[in-house]
Amino acid sequence: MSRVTIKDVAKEANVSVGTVSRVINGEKNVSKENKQKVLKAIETLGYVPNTYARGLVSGKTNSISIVVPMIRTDFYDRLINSVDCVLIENNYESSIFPLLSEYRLKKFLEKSSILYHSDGILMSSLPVQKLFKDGVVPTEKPVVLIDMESNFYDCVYIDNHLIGRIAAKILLEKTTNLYVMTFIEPDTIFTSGVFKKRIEGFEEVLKENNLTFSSKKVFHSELNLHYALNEAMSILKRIQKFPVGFFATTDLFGYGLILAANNLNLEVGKDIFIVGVDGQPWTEDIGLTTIKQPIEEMSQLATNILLDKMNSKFSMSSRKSVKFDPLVIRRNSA
Amino acid sequence: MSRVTIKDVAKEANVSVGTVSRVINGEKNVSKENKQKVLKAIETLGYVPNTYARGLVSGKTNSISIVVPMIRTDFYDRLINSVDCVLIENNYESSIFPLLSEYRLKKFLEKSSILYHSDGILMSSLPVQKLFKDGVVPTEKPVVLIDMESNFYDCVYIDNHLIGRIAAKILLEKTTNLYVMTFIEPDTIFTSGVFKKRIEGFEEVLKENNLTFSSKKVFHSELNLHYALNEAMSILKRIQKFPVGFFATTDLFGYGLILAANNLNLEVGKDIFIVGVDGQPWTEDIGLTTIKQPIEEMSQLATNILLDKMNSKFSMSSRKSVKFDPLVIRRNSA
DNA sequence: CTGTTAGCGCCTTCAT
DNA sequence: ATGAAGGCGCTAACAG
Repeated sequence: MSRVTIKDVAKEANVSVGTVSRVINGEKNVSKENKQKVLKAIETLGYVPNTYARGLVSGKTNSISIVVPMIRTDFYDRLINSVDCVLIENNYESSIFPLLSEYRLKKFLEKSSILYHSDGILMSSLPVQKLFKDGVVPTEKPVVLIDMESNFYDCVYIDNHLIGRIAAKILLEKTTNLYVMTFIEPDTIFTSGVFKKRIEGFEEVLKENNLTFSSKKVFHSELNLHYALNEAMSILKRIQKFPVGFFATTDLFGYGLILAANNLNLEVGKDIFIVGVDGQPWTEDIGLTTIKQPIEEMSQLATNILLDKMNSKFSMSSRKSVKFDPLVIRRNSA
Repeated sequence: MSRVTIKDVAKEANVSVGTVSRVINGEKNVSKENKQKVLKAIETLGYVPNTYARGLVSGKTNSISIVVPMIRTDFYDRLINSVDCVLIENNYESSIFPLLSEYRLKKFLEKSSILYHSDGILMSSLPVQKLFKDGVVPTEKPVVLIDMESNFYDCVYIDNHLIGRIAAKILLEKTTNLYVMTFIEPDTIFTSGVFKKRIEGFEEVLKENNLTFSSKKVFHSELNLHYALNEAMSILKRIQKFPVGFFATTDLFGYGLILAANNLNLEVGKDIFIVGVDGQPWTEDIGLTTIKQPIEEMSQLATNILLDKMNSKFSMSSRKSVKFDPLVIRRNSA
């Protein structure tokens, strides 16, 4: 523990603790002279405000919590970095809480979790309704959701249904011989169901075009390239009719398909058309047409909304629900 | 803010705040009768202890901070999960702090960072000497290092030099035509230099065997499979002499090499031998011989050491420095 | 075993 | 503009 307190600083500077407190908190009702003295005292004593004491009385920590389902994908990496950029400008810090296990979830269900010891909570890609009792995060602090729709909390998200629709439209320009490669989310309370929504949108467009589409045309893979490549090989080998179009519900699967196609001497953009999702930077290298989620913009907006909420003394600010549009990046795969 | 305090509970249960406090903190000097009353009152009132008040007086938060360089690799994923397992048993929580940017580092240099608002700090793969002024983490809380040697802090690490040596010995059983595929850490204060050490160990053995080894035989890649695969393809295409042996300083690169080899119709375990590092679970699927870091064991031990430190009232417990041995897992790639 | 009480370090009126 | 004083909610020491 830091032994030097506001009292010591006051003594050193020959002022009262009240004055020191005012200086620390950047109030203006302090004479320049005294301000200098206090600043100097703080410097020489190496004083650091005690956050607990501060939190006890004011309830502020100048930090927010970021809750994500996992932390080892490009998506969350970019998200966290974007959030941090906004926090920097506002002199905030962030702690990260990946919802890695049931145990962690159990902790997060309790009001006393350190998750809620910050000034606000940013939650990404998590099905709040399923996760929390009555769909309510157990805290009075402001909560903003990213990549998830909600009728109760502020949220910034993208229409995954629309992503599927767009993918279908792009592919239909090329062929009606269509397949899907996706990830089957295990149906636990952790899953948000985005992949499902993408496929629903996709099928919807096919139906609108009077095309039949059976579940036999939906293949699945795990979320790693190794698996995706294997699966893509096996799928492509079985396909009889070309050209063929693939909706890859995430770029990774598009990658697998391209690798497999190369391997089987299928020409991408001619024998096989592929549309991925996420707009990962490396899709450019492999020429994958992709539907980008503007993660950076979404994250930044969500952070700003959260900061606003936190700093508006009146909690009457209305709920914001911002839907972003997917961004189509066309390359030679479709 | 939770409006109900310990006082309210005391009133509701017809006991004193002292008794309530004892119940909350699991002390045994409480009659069963009173304990029940208090528990019931807590239940009906929905009381939640205020952490700031608690922290103010006792300095405890029942949480630790985990600091890692980044969060999107298998390594840190496993590390964090292992730490969590130990925390579960001890009713602790963890916050995660990835050192993603210079800005974050700047924050972490200040004593007031939320990083230090926990009861202890677990730091992984970070060059404390370079990062912090005088090599000292700005906190009085206990600090334990994982995957990093130190003369000052408790640490649990593995001999990366030895990993390189082992890899060389395995490969030399097969061929003397050796290459390295590694990650070139930018030489910033963030980098720990583990890759470099692995290569040094590798070269050392070659020298001991009177084999020349030039830096031309060291190829590098970024830490993602896409890049690794591309690089592996380009390397393998240029190689004239087979069989060839590759030291992949992390499993990911071994994966890239295997994929590339398959693609180029090279037989792994015959035309090309590969040794990876880390012992990732998926190496089994792809038949990659790997040198495992016992991440789980290391993480768990480090956590236990930290918990010990935190709970020993006397800070005189001696510094512990534990070196783990790498574990060789042989498969058909070498 | 239980109640009482003195702070922990800080912010915030309230006088001055 | 400044100082004095009263808590914030809790733990821990002490007295019973």
